[in-house]
Amino acid sequence: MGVTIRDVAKAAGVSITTVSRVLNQYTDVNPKTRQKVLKVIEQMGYQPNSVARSLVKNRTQTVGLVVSDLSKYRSGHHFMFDVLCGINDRAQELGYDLVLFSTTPTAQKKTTYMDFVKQRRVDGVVMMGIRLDDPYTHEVVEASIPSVLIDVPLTSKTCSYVMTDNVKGAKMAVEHLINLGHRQIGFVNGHDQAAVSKERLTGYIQALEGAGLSYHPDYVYYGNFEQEDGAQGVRCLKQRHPEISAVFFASDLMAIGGIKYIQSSGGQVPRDLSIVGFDDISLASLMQPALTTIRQMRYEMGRAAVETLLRMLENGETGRGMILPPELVLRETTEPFAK
Amino acid sequence: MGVTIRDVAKAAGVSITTVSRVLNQYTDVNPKTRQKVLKVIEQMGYQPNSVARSLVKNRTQTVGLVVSDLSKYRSGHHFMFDVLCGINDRAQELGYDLVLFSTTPTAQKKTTYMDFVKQRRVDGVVMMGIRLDDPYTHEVVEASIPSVLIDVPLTSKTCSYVMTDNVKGAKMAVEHLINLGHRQIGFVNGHDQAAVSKERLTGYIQALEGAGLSYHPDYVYYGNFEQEDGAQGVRCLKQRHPEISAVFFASDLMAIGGIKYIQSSGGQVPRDLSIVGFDDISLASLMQPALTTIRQMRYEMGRAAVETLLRMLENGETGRGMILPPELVLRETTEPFAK
DNA sequence: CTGTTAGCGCATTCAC
DNA sequence: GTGAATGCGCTAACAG
Repeated sequence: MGVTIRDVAKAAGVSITTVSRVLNQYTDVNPKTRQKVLKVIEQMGYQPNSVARSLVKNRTQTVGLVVSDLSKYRSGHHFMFDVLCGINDRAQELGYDLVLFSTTPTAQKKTTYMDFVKQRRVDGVVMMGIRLDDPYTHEVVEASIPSVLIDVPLTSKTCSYVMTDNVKGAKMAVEHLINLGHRQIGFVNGHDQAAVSKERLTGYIQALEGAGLSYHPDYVYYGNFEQEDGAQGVRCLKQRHPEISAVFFASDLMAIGGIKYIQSSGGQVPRDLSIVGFDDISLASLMQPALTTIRQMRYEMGRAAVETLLRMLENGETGRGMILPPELVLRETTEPFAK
Repeated sequence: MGVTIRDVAKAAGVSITTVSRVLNQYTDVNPKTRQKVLKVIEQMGYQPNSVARSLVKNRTQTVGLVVSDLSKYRSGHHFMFDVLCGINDRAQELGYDLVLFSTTPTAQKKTTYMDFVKQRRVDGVVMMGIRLDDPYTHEVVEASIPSVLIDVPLTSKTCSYVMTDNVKGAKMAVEHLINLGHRQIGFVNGHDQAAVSKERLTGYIQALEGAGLSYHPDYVYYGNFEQEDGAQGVRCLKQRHPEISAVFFASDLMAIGGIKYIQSSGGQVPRDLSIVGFDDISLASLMQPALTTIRQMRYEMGRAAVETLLRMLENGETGRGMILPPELVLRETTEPFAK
């Protein structure tokens, strides 16, 4: 079927070795020979078989993208898709292909993470959507193959991570609220098995304390990043603490849930509650009112992930963390506190 | 580094072939031998090297997902992500891995579509986001490797397609409007290099004619599926034909643009204009007012694509089209025509 | 039931 | 500069 290096060699009247040499940009080839070989390659439409090449070089020029249960977090596409684009673009620029692998937490799955890596022989892996308590996490960090974690701050010799400065992001959000005069500020956080949740809580507390306000653990609600959790969060918070005049949400989706809840119970945003989200998903600017939020540089996170991965892979650099800056995007869901 | 089949054979005191046999579920192996081999495999943590296997079998157990310019259509994630999930899930169930490949229309790209296929040796390909006038399209259809196109109704011996019944979907949308008493119905379509645009136009016309209404080509605006196109479309349509009381959009994103435009110019939906979208992206239900639209079964489209792909691949079936049913989702952007 | 042999397509010594 | 071997890890005849 396909034309092999042998066919090319024969047609060009040279040895396989020579063809291999021109293929791999070796310099010690007679210019005339090189031209001839190149022409034959062109004519025959020859493409080197990367499978064979991988076998002998023990490198596949592929990076695995491991996502924890892709389909379950269907709403996670707001975040993941952009990261994926960044990963894909940068990988392609650097000559690597991306192979997807979505793990299913349900243990019944046959192939585990390491199996995947060992079988597919991917050269490196970037992981996203995993939780701290995910069984894979440890496996990955300790593996000999380089890896990059998105939003999980763990490093090892072969493991790096990329994430937004969540402490700062949360702080920016809450300080914005404080600057508007709010004093009773609630926080609808994500689940506590996400590193980002811990960081955002830290930022929330820092902002409060920086302004001389005290931190009430009771002002914090833990959800699961989904829209319903936001609605639920506002309901609980407002019920127990009617004095709350503003709420910071650990995700735009939850913030939207919160807004919907207020609206459906006859209230208005920001009149009855000032709201700040996190992520700046496309929905944020389309909402009515448009959502004030903390933007994450998702596409850049993807690019950065591949960047550090290949640096470990090709330059033998050791694992490290990369922190990207957040940005406060002012829109319409916050207003000055009116006593 | 890795433990090979040879190591296992030696440790188990059998030949390589025997190990290979138990690996590949051959039955002609002595149960006791099999057990012994299995135990050694287990102990040594052996994983067959799929690269080597691919080389000899000339099959990689991977399917390529080719997306035309992934990053450019960042707003396309609403549609693509779900399809991708479907593809990924079904592929994994059937023992295939997914490798991503995003083409860039800018010809400066080195690797073309066929290069990718020949180099990576993917067993089959599903394509999405391509246009009829895309240079790749023809290449794919005629290729010897099986392929499935999403939303491009072309078939060949090795090429199938999967799409929603767009004629029917558009018809349902417009008939809904007609049933509400609307007679002057505009249509903001997608660009005309998308097969779905042609089909939706057909459905639009059929619905009108079915109700004895005449079709005015001037009531149709062509956009590019993006939000701004929707705004622009409504602006033009209303300006030239103020009598229009309802508009059908070929995508939710455009419909949202239309709604935004009406609202920003002091109008209200559906009071001043009844609107029906297409896709049912997550935004649709979150909008204010919530968008009435035609739902596409995106996840199922992905699954179906892999399904037919592997049927061609493994059973030698010939290319065919798969049409999935649309569904009218009634929400808040339409109301009876009030003269 | 099991082992021996011969490649799959390529990169890489090592000679010439 | 170039070519003849060797082997990457595995499957698939072909014998026994």
